[in-house]
Amino acid sequence: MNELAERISDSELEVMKLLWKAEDALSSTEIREELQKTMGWGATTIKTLISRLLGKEVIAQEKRQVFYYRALISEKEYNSWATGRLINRLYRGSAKNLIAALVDSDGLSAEDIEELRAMFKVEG
Amino acid sequence: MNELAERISDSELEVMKLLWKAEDALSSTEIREELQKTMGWGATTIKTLISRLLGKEVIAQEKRQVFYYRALISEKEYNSWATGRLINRLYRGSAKNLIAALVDSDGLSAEDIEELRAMFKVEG
DNA sequence: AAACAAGGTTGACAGTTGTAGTCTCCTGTG
DNA sequence: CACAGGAGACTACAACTGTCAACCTTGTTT
Repeated sequence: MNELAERISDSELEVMKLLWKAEDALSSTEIREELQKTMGWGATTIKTLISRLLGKEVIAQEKRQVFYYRALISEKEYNSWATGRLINRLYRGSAKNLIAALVDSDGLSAEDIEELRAMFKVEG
Repeated sequence: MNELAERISDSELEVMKLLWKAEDALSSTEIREELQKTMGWGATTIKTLISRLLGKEVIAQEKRQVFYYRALISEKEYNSWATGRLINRLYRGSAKNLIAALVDSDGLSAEDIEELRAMFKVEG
């Protein structure tokens, strides 16, 4: 993920999530309508977010009757970058430390633990 | 963690880390010297960060010859808050999803996996 | 007492973020 | 063809961040 792509703000992320959810590119109108409904944002706000994402080069536009937008980075890619950043910032670069903290802080249900144990069985 | 405490910026976090590492309160001088060395920041920069942290009410000062500072929130508390935020932002609120993504993206060494498996054995 | 050094306070400035108004241009409709 | 309504571009503005420089204050040194 390039430099510009790195920081996606909270609001911008909502736009990205929409694009990630869509299989295909979305028109500005589709994006606007959805986010006006779900986020309660003004139309201009949404346009601004789109511009900024274009500036950060994490989405691309293609001109049809109206502009259509699609994500240039995948959700997985971004999540992984952001998670790595957290791990570096707070867990001295160790994913294991993060997981240990999670296990330690009962953010996990019994079923979660069950499933995770299964996962580790397979992985290892 | 109160509202004000929530967002600690990257630079501010460096100050917090210092305070967390110290058992006791640190003097402004100690903080300044350390961060000048390790971060290469100017003295004013460090003072600004301290002021901002005071404003956010995540550290407190006590007057001796010189001000001494100590963290009002623990590292664990903050890490857990920040991690929860990431989980909500990116993993639909599920810590399990986060862990699964980590396992899936080989950020974990074989030893990590080993240790985690042991951890899950004990926990469950 | 005058001067100096170190700590503390204020102000600053550019870049990011949250949120939006306005102006302009295109397009479909009467 | 004139006009309304929406899409896109430009502008805005406050709060937060990353960095500091200048200035004030107070204890310490000649």
